Amino acid sequence: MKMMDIGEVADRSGVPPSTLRYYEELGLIRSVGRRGLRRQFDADELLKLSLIALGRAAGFSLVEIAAMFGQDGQLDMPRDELRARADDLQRQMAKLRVLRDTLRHVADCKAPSHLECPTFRKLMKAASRTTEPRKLPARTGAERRR
Amino acid sequence: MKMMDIGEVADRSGVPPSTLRYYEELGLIRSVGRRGLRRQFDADELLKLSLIALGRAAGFSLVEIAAMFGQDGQLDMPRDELRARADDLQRQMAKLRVLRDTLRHVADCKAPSHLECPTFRKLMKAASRTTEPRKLPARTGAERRR
DNA sequence: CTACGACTTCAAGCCAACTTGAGGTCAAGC
DNA sequence: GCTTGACCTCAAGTTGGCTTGAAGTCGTAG
Repeated sequence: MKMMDIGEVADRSGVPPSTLRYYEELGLIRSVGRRGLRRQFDADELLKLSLIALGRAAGFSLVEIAAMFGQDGQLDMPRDELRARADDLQRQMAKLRVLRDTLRHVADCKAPSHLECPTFRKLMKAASRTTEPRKLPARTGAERRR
Repeated sequence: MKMMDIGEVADRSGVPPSTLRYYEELGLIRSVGRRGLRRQFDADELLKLSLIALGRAAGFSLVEIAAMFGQDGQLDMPRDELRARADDLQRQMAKLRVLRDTLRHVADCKAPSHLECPTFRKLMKAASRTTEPRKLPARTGAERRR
């Protein structure tokens, strides 16, 4: 099987060597051995790196991503947790959609002040629905939520 | 006009007071004055906080978000940049969609190993297309890209 | 009018995710 | 067989985004 030096992995994945070493340290990727000192990677790691990049883009932490791979290196989670994650992503997408629409609207809107524009306000209301956990009940303590 | 103490803003927005002060220091939000020592915020800031939360969720840094507001506090960017941002978000959404579909697929797939599953591989190929900037040409230097 | 608790400032601390630097090893081409 | 440059380790540094703590101020309910 064809093995790659870290530099080749870096070039093909766009991820710098320092980061690859760091990822290996965290257990996100694995080198299959050494040639002299040099780590050897096989091609599967490229796929894994795509998945990692994807996960990062989706806002997962490295530790969370690591948890999604079993020690065998395969994606491995209880099915219902996978589905729950997928649903999180769906919600995340809804936020992005709102922001995207807001930006597009602002780009096109003629109103002198956005605060006065009904479309803008509607978008912002949609925004608050998706963003604010709203823990209003019980306001009697000091600066809370820590 | 009805003004709010920082604690009320915190409760209504879900953003802790320490963070609100920090945001004000960065210029992301503004207090309109003081009552004694206490900052007074008006209701518009809640809207702005939604927008900020949205921007954060979309992966923008606080500095980038600050740059989207003019000093008047209104969303303010050249129209084409706004549209470019919106397009970034669109791409971002595509990534999320791929990841979501991948997770859902993994949750349902019967194949013993995902690497052998054609659907999985197809999703991963889609993933690489969206994630890898791929600066392959010219590999002749030391550990580059810094 | 006093006590309480919600606020204030400012400096320091913390975590994640990397990057940088110094000093060293090694494989391959000349 | 020597040089070169791509790799190695390990510790320390950096950035972004906040939080924490100490020490102090002040509005308001009782």
